[in-house]
Amino acid sequence: MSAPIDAEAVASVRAFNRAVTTRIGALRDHHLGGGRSLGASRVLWEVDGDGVDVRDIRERLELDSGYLSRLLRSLEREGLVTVAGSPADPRVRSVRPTDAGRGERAELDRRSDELAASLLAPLSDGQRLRLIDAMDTVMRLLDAGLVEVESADAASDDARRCLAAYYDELARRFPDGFDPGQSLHPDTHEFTEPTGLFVLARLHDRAIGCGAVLFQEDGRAYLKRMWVDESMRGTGVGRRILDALEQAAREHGAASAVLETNETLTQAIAMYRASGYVEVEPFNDEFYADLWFAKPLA
Amino acid sequence: MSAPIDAEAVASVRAFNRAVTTRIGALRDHHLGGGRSLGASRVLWEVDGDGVDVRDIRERLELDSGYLSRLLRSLEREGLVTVAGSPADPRVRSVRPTDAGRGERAELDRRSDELAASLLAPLSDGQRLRLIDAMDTVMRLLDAGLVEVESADAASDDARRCLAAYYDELARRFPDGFDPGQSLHPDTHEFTEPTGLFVLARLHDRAIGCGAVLFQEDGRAYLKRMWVDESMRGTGVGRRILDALEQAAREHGAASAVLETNETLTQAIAMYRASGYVEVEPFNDEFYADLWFAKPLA
DNA sequence: TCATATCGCTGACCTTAGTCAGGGATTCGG
DNA sequence: CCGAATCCCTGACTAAGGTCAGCGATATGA
Repeated sequence: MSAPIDAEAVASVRAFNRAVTTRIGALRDHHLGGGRSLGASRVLWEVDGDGVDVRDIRERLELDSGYLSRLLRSLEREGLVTVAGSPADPRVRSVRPTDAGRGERAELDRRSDELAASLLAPLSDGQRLRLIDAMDTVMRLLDAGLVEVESADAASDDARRCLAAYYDELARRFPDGFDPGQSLHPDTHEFTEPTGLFVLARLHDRAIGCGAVLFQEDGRAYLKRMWVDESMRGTGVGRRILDALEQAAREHGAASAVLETNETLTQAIAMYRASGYVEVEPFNDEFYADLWFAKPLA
Repeated sequence: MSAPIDAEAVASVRAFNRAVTTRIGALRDHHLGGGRSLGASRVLWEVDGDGVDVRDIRERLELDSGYLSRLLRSLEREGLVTVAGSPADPRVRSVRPTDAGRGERAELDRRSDELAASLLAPLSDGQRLRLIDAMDTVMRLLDAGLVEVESADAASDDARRCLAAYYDELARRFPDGFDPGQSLHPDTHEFTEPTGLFVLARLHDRAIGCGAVLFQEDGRAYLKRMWVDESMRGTGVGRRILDALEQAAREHGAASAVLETNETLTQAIAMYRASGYVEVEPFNDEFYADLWFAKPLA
């Protein structure tokens, strides 16, 4: 997967880091903030609408309890927030913005927009589109490097969310919709050891993809429920899920992997073919399948 | 040129800023430095080979005189640099790295490479190429917004450098080479008010493009010597130089702009056509021209 | 030669960012 | 109801980053 890294590529990345941190970083720190310290601004930013628990802020910004406490005091002194014990548990304290605090947040927002706009302003329409497209690619690929694929409980909340998103997407993409009840193996409890496996792809602790495999007694590993969040497609997450499932199948002594799919899922089909899957005769009567694939496992 | 800015575009840029400053910035600050403070590392980085004047470091890093002095003392205490009065003017002090200092710089370099490599490491070869390409696009377009086009003395050093680069490129691209002496108007003094104008495009005070115009008595403005540095092509700099020359021509009452070019300069020709230039009969006997263009000025 | 400017240094001072050890109030589990 | 845990706060402390006024040494221009 990862060949040795070209020195020229490293130099390009370094140039990018330098350019971006000076250009954007310098702007951000001095443009934003506006008199307030960066720490206080960051905290103010987290305090929205209906009140936020102090511990949530602490966790999100990874701040020391004492440090955060002091930042809150300074925001209180400025009249931007109020801190009060939560009604449910008075140990937990809840921070709410005052009207002035809401105004300051809006101002922060405005300045952030202004900064972004100042980068776009000198460009033509075509250049703006190209810039945004390239920024999107950079973000997605930087994220791609942080995705972790690992086995998980198919009944967990994260897994459920992924499967729901998967079914939802099938319902949207299939011409006649999708009903999980009509599909084979609709029950998730089969995807656990030793009969099967369920894997989740995570990015920043958010589940953004899943896949399952059933180790059949005939020596074939039956792959199901492969899905990747729209925002992360094209970054190799699907491939990594596939690899993880195949690896597990190998370890369980499976001689081949099989799967079926629907012809509307063109990206998935392309990935299967690129991974060495070849079309075979239908091996089951999955209601939603048009194509059946198999691949020998080394 | 710059239409009102789409709110969605602004949101994309903001997302990029956030993603990049957290992902790269966080890595940089804690990865780099390595025990030393960031400030001291930055200074050490500026101290190369043959000694650097303190005031140059101060200017490049925009540091306070007192602050820099203290950072230098701490580097001296660590045995990484020596500071001595410059022989020419003992008020000016010059900083040189010791052997240990050179070693530390190499170490800094290594860590910087490592950081860049760590972003590339988890990616496949294809993804790496895409990432680097997108990073390059982002850098170039961010830079494009900072380019300034302004009139300049055609005899200045910057102008000379641009023209030299221009001739050099023509010599490389034309099948039979290029000799400025054989070309019309090889003398630069004509490109000054009131008979003409010379403009330079600058990025971070570096000249990266030029263009000239001659206001002819027949009411035509004759454009010459348009060039943009290779690294900035495709970012609209050429178009801006063209606009500046045309605008000056209009202000001098010119009814049309004319220019000739060589068919090997395909990018330039495409830009002329896109700007409203149409091919006309040869209006001079420029030795190196294959194509003659004209455009009415509003 | 003398006033003026330049250059870097030092001392004094400030804010920001962050860490750590308690401590009071409260909840929770048994 | 007791002990343990939780939550936030305060006080004490440190390092980094940065600003400012003034000083001594030197150069430069009139």
